[in-house]
Amino acid sequence: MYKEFSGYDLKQVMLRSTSNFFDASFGSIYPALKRLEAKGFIHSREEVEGGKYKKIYAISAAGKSEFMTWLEQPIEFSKTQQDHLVKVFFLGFLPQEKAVQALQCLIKKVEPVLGKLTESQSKIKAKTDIFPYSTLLYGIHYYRFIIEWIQGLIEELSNDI
Amino acid sequence: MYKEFSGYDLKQVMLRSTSNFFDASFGSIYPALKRLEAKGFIHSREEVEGGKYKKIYAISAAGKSEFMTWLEQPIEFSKTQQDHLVKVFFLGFLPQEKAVQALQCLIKKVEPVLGKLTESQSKIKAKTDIFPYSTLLYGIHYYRFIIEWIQGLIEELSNDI
DNA sequence: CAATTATATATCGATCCGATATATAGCAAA
DNA sequence: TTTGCTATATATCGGATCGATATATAATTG
Repeated sequence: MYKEFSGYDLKQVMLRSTSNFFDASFGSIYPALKRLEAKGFIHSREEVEGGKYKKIYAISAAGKSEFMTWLEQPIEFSKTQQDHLVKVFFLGFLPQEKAVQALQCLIKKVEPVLGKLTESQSKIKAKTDIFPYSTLLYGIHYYRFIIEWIQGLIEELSNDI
Repeated sequence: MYKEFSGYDLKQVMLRSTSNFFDASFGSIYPALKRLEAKGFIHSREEVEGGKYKKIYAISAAGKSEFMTWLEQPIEFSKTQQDHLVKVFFLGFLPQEKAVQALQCLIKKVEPVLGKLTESQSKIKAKTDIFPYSTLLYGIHYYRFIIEWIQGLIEELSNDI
């Protein structure tokens, strides 16, 4: 925020800070930057750094103002698509054995995501920004919750035989 | 599943059963049904019921087979966009007072969502399908977690003054 | 009897994702 | 050395989705 960045930089920053709960593809970043520039919220400067072409953006005064206006609006809340639950919903169509296997396999996919978050948590030094740190904690508890929920479901299936 | 349905019916069913974690707009349902029919996974029959035109779909043998193939694939897991965290991430740019207000306002928006889920849980009779019921429990714990997380954040902000 | 809500489908613009294309630079292995 | 891989960097395309809007009839409510 409030610094210079290219579309590529932006993606890297998101990867390191918000990818836990928010990410965007290049296919949406580059058009979005053009839209923002057309609206005057950011302005660009083209540069050739080490033979590599780069388009560097910076936020404008209008952009900062717009950001603050956006920030002061109530936090929107809408139900999030939890795609991993769709297949679980229909798991009754599979024999219990296969269903349990599928659930165990799902846990194995969630664990590394949780692992990376706990790792990045351990690397954090002092209490810097409480809000970004808080979103990290959210992620950790969220993925823990998912794993525990799946484990609970597996257990219940075993008891119900 | 395995019954007759119109696009409108489908939306109603999703609203009552999966909207907690998955929903689709009419703008995606109707084109999707056409795609599925073109692929032979469903077939349609047009009907005029009480003067109202209705296009009724039913799953085909090929569709059932495709569904089972899909179901037997590993459950995919990808990080979900949690849009409500985006603004929280930047809340440090607001004075603490306004940030706390925004968070309290967010809680007020999550509470009714949780309320509806707990209500529909209380209405459920016997243990019918464990998997759909399990996704309902997921939702209840998920929204409870969000509320508790926000409350924790508010508390921490009050202590840090 | 008028207004609103429910039933029912369709389409449009804006937007996003994933894949792909293009090009350069640096580094390591064969 | 040259081949290939990874990183840097941008752009575009097809397919899909959402939210809004349009259309039309039936049922319900005031």
